[in-house]
Amino acid sequence: MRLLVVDGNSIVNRAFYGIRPLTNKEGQFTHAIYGFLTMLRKIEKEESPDAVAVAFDLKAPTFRHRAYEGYKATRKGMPPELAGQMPILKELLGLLGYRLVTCEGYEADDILGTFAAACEKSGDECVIATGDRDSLQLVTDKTHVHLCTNRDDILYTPEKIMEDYGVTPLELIEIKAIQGDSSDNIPGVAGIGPKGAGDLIKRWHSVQAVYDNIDSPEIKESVRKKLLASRDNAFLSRMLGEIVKDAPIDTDIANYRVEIADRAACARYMARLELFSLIEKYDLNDAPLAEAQTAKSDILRVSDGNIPIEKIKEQQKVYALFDFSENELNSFAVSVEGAVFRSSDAELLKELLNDGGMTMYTRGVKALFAYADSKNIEIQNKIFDVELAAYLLEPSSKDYTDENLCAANRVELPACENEADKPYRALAVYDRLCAKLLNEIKANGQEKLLFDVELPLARVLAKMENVGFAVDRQGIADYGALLSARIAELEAEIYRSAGEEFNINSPKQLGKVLFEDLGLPVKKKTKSGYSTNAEVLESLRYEHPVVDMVLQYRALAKLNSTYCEGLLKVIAEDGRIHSSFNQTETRTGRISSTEPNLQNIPVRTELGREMRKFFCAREGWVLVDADYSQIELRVLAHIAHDQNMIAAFRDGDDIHAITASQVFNLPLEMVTPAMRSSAKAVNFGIVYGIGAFSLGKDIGVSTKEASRYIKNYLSHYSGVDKYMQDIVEKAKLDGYVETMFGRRRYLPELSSGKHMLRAFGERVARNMPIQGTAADIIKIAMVRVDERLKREGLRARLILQVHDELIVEAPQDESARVAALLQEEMETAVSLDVPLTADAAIGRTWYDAKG
DNA sequence: GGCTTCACG
DNA sequence: ACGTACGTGAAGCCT
Repeated sequence: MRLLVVDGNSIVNRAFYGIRPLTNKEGQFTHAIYGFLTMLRKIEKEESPDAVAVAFDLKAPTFRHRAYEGYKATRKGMPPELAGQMPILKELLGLLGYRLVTCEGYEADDILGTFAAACEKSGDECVIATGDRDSLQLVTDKTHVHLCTNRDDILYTPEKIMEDYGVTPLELIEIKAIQGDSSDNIPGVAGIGPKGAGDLIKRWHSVQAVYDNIDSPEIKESVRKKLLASRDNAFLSRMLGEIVKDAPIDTDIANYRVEIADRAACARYMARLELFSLIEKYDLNDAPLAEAQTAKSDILRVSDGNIPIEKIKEQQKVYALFDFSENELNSFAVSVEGAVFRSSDAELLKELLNDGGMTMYTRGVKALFAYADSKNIEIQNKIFDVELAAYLLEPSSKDYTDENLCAANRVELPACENEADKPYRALAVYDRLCAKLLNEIKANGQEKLLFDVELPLARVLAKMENVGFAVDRQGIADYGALLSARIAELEAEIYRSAGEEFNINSPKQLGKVLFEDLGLPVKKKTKSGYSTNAEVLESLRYEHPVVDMVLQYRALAKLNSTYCEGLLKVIAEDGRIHSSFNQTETRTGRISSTEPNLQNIPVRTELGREMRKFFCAREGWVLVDADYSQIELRVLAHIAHDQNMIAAFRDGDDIHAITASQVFNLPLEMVTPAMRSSAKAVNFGIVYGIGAFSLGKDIGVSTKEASRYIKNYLSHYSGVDKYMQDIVEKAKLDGYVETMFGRRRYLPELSSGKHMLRAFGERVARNMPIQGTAADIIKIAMVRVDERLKREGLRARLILQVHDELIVEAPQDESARVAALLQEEMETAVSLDVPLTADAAIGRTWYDAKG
């Protein structure tokens, strides 16, 4: 057997500095990746190994360490343009079937040495591929070093080393001990360089022998002096320079055979990096593209009518696209063996959905579920949705159109002769697109997230949209009229007080009036002028009476325009508001709500909270509202394994009060409400990735004071402290963070050269796993609540989710049962190291049902 | 269509 | 030296 051991860091450095910078269209640098794989491929061709191990150093300096040393030290370690390529390279190597080897406390060189020694012992051959000469000492008859240089590669055997250096490989250690190596911090003998060291070792063969013969006339007096002066360093260097050969790694060569598990995923990954020539080099053209032969250059033909329904029903996988508007079917199309059939026959569609024996691959399932729900059709088939899959693979994307997904996955869309066929253009290649997406979902370990969370959730969201939320139209209109009257009064007062008329809604005009005409002090500027936000105005309240009026005006105008007028516009004919719940919008896994946004209905001020009195249950029904108590902090306690925080939640303590007693170093009973409120802000800040400046601003203390709070906090919650450091470290290594359930977010910001962007990436790395896990949990709860309501034959329906809150509309007589069930499903949706608690309440209106 | 502001978790 | 907490959506102004 023949093992190739690659010195990963060394080769990647050669690649990075040896090739001109390359980026893909997203701006991701790719030249180190490209160079590495090109070199690796070439070496494999020349050495034809039976197995390959790729050794990497673990990232040497920790983030904290580097932060103290500043930007320069980071650059010295690894430029961000290279650091950003490392996780991608590693992931791609993994996809290509190479096994990566790292070892805590050992350098890549030690791993090379350990493999070489193991091969020696088992009688196998070993080739070390590296870009630097440190490992030449490992060369034996059985171990060769394939040195990659900027020109031709050199294969080092014992003979070649004798030819180049005039010594044996082991004697290279002795030379290095005298010569030293500044890059490895090996001191050597001061004043003696490669030439002198070489001469000494050629004559005496070892450091020990040199010193044993230190009085020999063959050693010149000047050299003797230097040797004697650095005697200790010489022997120390002798020890440091010898590569370790007993790193605790798996040295069973059989475990390093290279097999590509998923050729399509590799090709897809390379295509995303726009490294198309690598697809050639790794012979990956065939896998994804072989299937293309039929469709590739074909022109899409969509056939109307005569859908071969029996033939379709024989298929295990069916690819279909649907066009609905307002829960009515316009048309749908199904592809069979590359041919696309279109129909608008609702009965046919029903038959297809009811089949049950197939997996239906499609997109936009929420609309399909909504249609089925409105027509009382039970969808029996298993469903796959390209949009939801693509969202899990890349939640930061803004565009999940077929065009985009096909382009990103190197699936060529067929040409299309007429406009009407365009919506179904991608269908002919859906088999390939779906296979690629599904493969990657599997590779990421996101199958459960897709099939057990997102897809069932789409069904729940569809029903929520269909049901809608009843509102009191007249109530909203009356409230709007009331607001309008008061707004008009305020407007007049403002003009009088300011001494001129202007558009109060224009920050530009308002800024001119306040800061130029009235001469109020400027607190903050925006890109385009003076800032007039609430925080600034608040600080100017006692400077001029008009300021307070503007604040009031703003509050009322917001309520009136966004909420009263906005909501009145979207009340449907059934007297209810049917918001859209978007499942592929947020980068953390939360859902969002649009047209209208029902997730930001006012609650914090009494005036705004009034709005919630107009959100009500239908006649004879009530609203059941349940919300999680501090779900994000509980998630944090769990994922950070913080024993103090876990204990506090298990004891059912008031977490903010406990935190206050820690931060202010006071017994619990001495914590005042103000202290508790500050501690609450610290808890929030921690979840958001915290900065002393912003925390201080938030709770009105100096940055210094705020940073003391944070320090106290982290020293008490040491698990949280460790988590916050480790997660950033890990994110830099992996290139992404993930939730407990495998939802990912990639963080290219972390390898940015811009401090602001990088700092942002670090905060996101700390926050996303928390916010995202909480989002996963409530999604799981929603699916379970929906199933439970159905299973128990209740008429109650989930109608809204607001991130940590669920609202169910229930018939009066079901309300108590529903409240109990809602609470139970939310609390038991997942099992954490801390209890999850949810509080439920019942009321006629949202205002009444909220706590 | 970008910017500012402000509503929510 | 520099800017300052995570995630959203809607309205209104203005170029």
